[in-house]
Amino acid sequence: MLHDHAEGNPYQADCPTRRILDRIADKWTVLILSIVAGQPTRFNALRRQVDGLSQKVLSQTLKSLERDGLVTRHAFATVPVTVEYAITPLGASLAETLAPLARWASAHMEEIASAQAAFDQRGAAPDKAA
Amino acid sequence: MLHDHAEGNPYQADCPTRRILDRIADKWTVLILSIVAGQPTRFNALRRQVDGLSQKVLSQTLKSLERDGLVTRHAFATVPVTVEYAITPLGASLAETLAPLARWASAHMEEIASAQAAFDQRGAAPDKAA
DNA sequence: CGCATCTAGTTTCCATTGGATACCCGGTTT
DNA sequence: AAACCGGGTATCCAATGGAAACTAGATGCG
Repeated sequence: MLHDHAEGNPYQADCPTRRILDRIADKWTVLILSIVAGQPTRFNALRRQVDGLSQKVLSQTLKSLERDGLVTRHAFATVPVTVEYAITPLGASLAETLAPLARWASAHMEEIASAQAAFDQRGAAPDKAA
Repeated sequence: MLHDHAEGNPYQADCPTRRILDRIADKWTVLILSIVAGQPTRFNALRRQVDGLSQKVLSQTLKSLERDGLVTRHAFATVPVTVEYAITPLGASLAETLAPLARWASAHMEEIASAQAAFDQRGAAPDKAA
């Protein structure tokens, strides 16, 4: 079970895979990437589509995604300058990897809800195991 | 493109899938779940294996995972009480879904690193698009 | 003319979160 | 009795996240 560091061991804080995990294990990344993977999208369009996403965090997240080479930023010198974010091949491959996650969440949300309900009913007397 | 809410639309803040996404899109969840999926693991064993994980956050995360029905907590009345966390079937199915993510990170870490390097070199003069 | 409006952000402020550290409890070894 | 395990909780402080205000260039509208 010992991973070789050269192939990336995310359990070590200094491993590159760990840094990548920190990046992509983020709800906004998942949501934004999956939208942009569908079609190039403008800043405010993203903001309107993703409920609860603030401008600040959207801006930060897009900047990170661009830096990581997952999306591209393209500014058009239109009337009020419009900026379009598009997926890169690298980003598309990540989006494909992430998609099953959304499907899993969708498929199992009721199971989780009932697990939570059961847990909460047990209150704080869950295990008196020998 | 309009998702029906009944089937879960994570773009809406109040959708159950969104809450699930918030939970599982977390680096600690990914790391812990993948360890526990391998074999039942004790509290301090987890802490030692996952570099940078504090007791507080481990405890919190495990509690959430247990509440969500993804792991089980089993306390043995041994010498100093030992507590073992094990994966549930639900957790195992999530772990399987998450595994490709770790593989993706491992496979693409160099691409990302070079994208970052390129971005940083461009400095702050990336796009003068017409 | 001048204010409102559109775009894409940045800045400010405050609440929540996360990490480090210390402590607790029961039991055991020395 | 003191130090030491295992599995936490409590506390303190720094970093993060969200809400909302502000910037800035250009255009429409009255």
